[in-house]
Amino acid sequence: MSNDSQSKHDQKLVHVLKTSAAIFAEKGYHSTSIRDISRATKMSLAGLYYYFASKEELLFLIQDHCFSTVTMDCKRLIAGVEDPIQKLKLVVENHLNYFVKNMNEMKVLSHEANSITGDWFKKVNSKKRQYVDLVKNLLGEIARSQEVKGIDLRVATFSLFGMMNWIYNWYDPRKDADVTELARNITRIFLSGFLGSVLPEAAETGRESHLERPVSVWPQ
Amino acid sequence: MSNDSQSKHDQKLVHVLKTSAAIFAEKGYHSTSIRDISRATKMSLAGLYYYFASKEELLFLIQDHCFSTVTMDCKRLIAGVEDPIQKLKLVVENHLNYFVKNMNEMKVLSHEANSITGDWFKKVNSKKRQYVDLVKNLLGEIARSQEVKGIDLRVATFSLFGMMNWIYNWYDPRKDADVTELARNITRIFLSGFLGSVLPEAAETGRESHLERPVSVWPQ
DNA sequence: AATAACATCGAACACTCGTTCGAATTAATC
DNA sequence: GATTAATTCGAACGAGTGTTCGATGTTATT
Repeated sequence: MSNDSQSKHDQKLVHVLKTSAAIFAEKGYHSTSIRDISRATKMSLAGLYYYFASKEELLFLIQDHCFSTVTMDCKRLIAGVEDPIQKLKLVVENHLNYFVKNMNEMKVLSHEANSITGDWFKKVNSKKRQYVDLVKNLLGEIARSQEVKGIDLRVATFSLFGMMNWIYNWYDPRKDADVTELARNITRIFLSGFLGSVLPEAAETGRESHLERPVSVWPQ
Repeated sequence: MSNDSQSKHDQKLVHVLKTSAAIFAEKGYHSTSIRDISRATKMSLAGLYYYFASKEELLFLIQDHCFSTVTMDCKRLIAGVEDPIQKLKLVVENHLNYFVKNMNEMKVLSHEANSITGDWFKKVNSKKRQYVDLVKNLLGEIARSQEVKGIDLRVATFSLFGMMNWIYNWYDPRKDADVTELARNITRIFLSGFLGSVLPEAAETGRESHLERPVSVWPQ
C-alpha cells in the first residue's frame, strides 16, 4: 500500500521539523541540544538521526523549506498583476501573513541566518538573494514610474525588510492587531514614505549633521 | 600614584569587552567560547575571570554599557529642542550613527537580546523599554500635533526600530553611503510615511485581504 | 626590604555536546 | 510464515564547554 501524497516517513519528518523550529525559535539554534528535540518529540537521541544527518542539516531543512514556500507563494500571488504598486502591496501582505502564521520558522530564518555554514549556507543564501532582488526590482520599477528621487534603492529595500522581519521581536498576536491591519500599517508607512516626496521642506532644516563628533561606546 | 579618570584595570577591561564584542558579533554569543576570547586577547583562560565573573556577565557588561551610552547621548542631544519632529530626526541620526560607529556592540545588543537571562536580562530590558518608550512618546507627540490618523503607534515605533536595527544585516560602510546619508534616507522614508496621509486613495484599492487562505510552511 | 594588594596563569574538574554503532523491534513484501 | 526492508533505540565515545583553585609573578605601600 503506497500513500498518495505524503508518506508516513515524510509526515514524521515534518513533525520533527516543526517541533525543532519551535525550540530553535524559543532558545536559539546553538543553545538547543538534540536532547531537547529528543525530549520534545518523544523520540530517542539516535532515532532522530534517521530523519536528518546532522543538527546543521536539520536547520537547513527548516530554512530551505521556509524560504521556498514564501518565495513561491509570493511569485504566484503577483503573477498577472500589472501595477507595480499593487504588486508590492501583495508582496508585503504575503510576507507578513506568512511571518505571523509561521512565526517559529520565520524567526529561525531571520535570526539564525548565520548559524548555517558551508554549502547549506550558500544554498539558502541564494534563495534569499533571489527573494530580495525580486523586491528590490519592484521598488526600482516603482521608483522609475513615480519618479522617486533621493532615495537609495538598497537602503529602501532593506528598510522594508527591516520593518517586516523585525516583527518577531515584538509582534504578539494576542496583543496586537491582526495581520491585515499590520500589513496595512506597514505598507502605508513604507510606501507613502518611499513615494512621498511630500515631507514639508520646513522640516528639512538642519541638513548638516547635528552630531559634534563620532561617538564610541568605549572611551578611546 | 592614582590615575585620573581611568585606571589601568578599567582600560584592560574595556579592551576585553571590545574584543569580546567583536567575536560575539562575528560568531554569535553561544558559539563563542571563553577560549576564543582568551586567544584573541592573548590572556589566559583563568586570567580573564579576573575581569568578569561569568560569560553571561561579560555579555551583560557589553549590552549594559552600550545601552546606557546610546540612551544618554540621545537624551543629551534632544534636551532643549522643542519641535518633536526635529527631536525625532536627532534620535534617528544618533541611533544610526552610534550603530555604525559601534557595529559590533550594537549587533550584540540587537542579536543577543535573548541570550541573556535572569536579573541581567531584567536590567538590560528595563533600559531598553525606557529607550523604546522615549521614541514611542515622541511619535505620539508628533501624531497628535500633526493629526496623524490610522497608524498604530506600536506598529509605527517598532517599524522604525526595525528599519534602524536591521542594518547590521546588510550595512557595509565600504559599499553603502555614509551614516548621514543613511540617516537622511531612513528618516525621510519613515517620517514622511508616518506623517504622510498623502498616499493616493487610488492606490488604496483592494482593502480586503488578497490571500485566499492562511498559508502554512508545512502541510497540514 | 618586608608586606600587602593586585594580576596572571597551568592544570584540572564536572558536565554537556553531537554523533555513531550494533542490536532490537516493527512493517512490508514475497 | 519466512525474508527483507524500514524504523527505533540504549549505550557509549571523544571532543569541547564554563568555571575553579592554588600557586606564582608583579606592582604599590609601608
